[in-house]
Amino acid sequence: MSERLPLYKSLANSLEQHIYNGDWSVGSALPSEVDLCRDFQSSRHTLRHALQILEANGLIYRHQGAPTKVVSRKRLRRFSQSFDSPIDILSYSRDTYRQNLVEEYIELDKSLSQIVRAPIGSSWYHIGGMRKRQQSEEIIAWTDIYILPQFASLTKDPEHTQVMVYEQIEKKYGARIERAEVDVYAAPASSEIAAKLNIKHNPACLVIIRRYFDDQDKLFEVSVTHHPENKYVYSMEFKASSEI
Amino acid sequence: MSERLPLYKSLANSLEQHIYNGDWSVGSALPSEVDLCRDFQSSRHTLRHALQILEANGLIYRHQGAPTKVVSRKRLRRFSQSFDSPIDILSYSRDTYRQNLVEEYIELDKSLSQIVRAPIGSSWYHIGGMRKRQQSEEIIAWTDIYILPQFASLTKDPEHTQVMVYEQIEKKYGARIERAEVDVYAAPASSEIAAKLNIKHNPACLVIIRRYFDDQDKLFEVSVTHHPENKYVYSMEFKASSEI
DNA sequence: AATAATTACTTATCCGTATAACTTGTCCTA
DNA sequence: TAGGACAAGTTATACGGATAAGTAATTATT
Repeated sequence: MSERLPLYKSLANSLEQHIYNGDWSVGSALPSEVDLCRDFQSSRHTLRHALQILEANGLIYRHQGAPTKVVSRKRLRRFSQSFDSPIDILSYSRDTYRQNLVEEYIELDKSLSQIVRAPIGSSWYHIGGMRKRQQSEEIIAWTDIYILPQFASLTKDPEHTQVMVYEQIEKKYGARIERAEVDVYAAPASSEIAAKLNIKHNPACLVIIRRYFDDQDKLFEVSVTHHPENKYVYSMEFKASSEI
Repeated sequence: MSERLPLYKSLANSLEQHIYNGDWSVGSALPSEVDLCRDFQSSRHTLRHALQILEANGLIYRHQGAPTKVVSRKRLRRFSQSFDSPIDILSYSRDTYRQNLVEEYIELDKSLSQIVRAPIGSSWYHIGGMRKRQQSEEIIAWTDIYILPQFASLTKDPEHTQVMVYEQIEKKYGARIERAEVDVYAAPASSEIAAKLNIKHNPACLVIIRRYFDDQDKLFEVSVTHHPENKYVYSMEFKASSEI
């Protein structure tokens, strides 16, 4: 239990304590590395290792040439996805597939533009279909996918229904997801969707909207999924990331 | 555009390429650091900096005393929360508060044990209450919180209703969230909950279950929240994280 | 007064070296 | 055969030093 901490860790703790105490106030600059080495009796390597930890924890901001700034008094913890392939939070398990029922070029009307969060009248390619479980043919969800018109041809790909659309766009067109927004809420299904999902008595749904942005922060795909009640659980796991 | 990469980055790229090519296959061990230094003509510092990047990207696993192992051929992208305080994904905005209506010691019955994912008959302290918006008094949700009995006293704290329960446990008892599970689904509200939420005609809810684990991976809090339809949107943003 | 050049300072990169701590396989022993 | 002691090999920690690159304030110039 009382194992000795390595110097760089104990140094990181000391520095963190000083920041927490307000010895270096938020917004102000830390003493230079050379000064800190002298004050804390350590080599610059060890000190920088400690500073790296503080930076990873969001306490300080470092940039070449400029003094290190105190950003926050308290450590912020980063919680991140911990799946093997963390992007899985955005997708479905592999034992499902999508059955396309609608494919069309559209221009966004007012209500759609709010959902997609793109201008009214902008052009998109719309794919509508059901997601089913591979074996049981159980209907899990109705999905509306909106992609930029230039990606329309990907529905021709034979493996199209098996693979997530954003993966196809990444693969075929070299785009790359840099950012994704996910909204989740409960809402009644519209009568059309209720009909397609084959539900009548209770049209409540879990609605998941995913918006994918590329490295230019340009929106290139939006998917809107309606899950009937009790058909689907959206599970996530978060882990506090280590200090490097 | 053609700016020169620092040695440790270009070295990281080289190593990544070798792994990708299969020169060192997944599961096998990398050459030792000394050997790599010789082969790639770099100092051990620089090499280790490169290896650190590869480790952060999930390509290799390093552990003192043991050879470095290749874990994956391809870089895995980490998508992580990008809020100012990333833990916010687990919580609510500050302009809401909780009004406790029930406080009791309980032992889990069968259905509760499935929700909490703890053994039947185990002891918990149950807090039931509504979450309201600060100004409008609008009811956002019904929340059931289950915490370990030894934390029961925290409801005595005057700021209890304003602060998230897990924060209070962390603050007062020194526990620390190391991991959290979040399940989201749509389900009908039970008649009791519907009554408390003051909804009748349509009992569909967005249900969010959060399970908090400490650094011993011991479950210490579970919260079950029922949001009436259209009252709440669970929003997330994911960003592809950089390589350190 | 505004702009350009200079300079002092700070962090980033990179090398070398030494010791500690840990892992793993080998060999010895009971 | 099982278990412990040992040795070789590996990564982790830590020191020191030197140069490069970027920032920001100062000084010089127009």
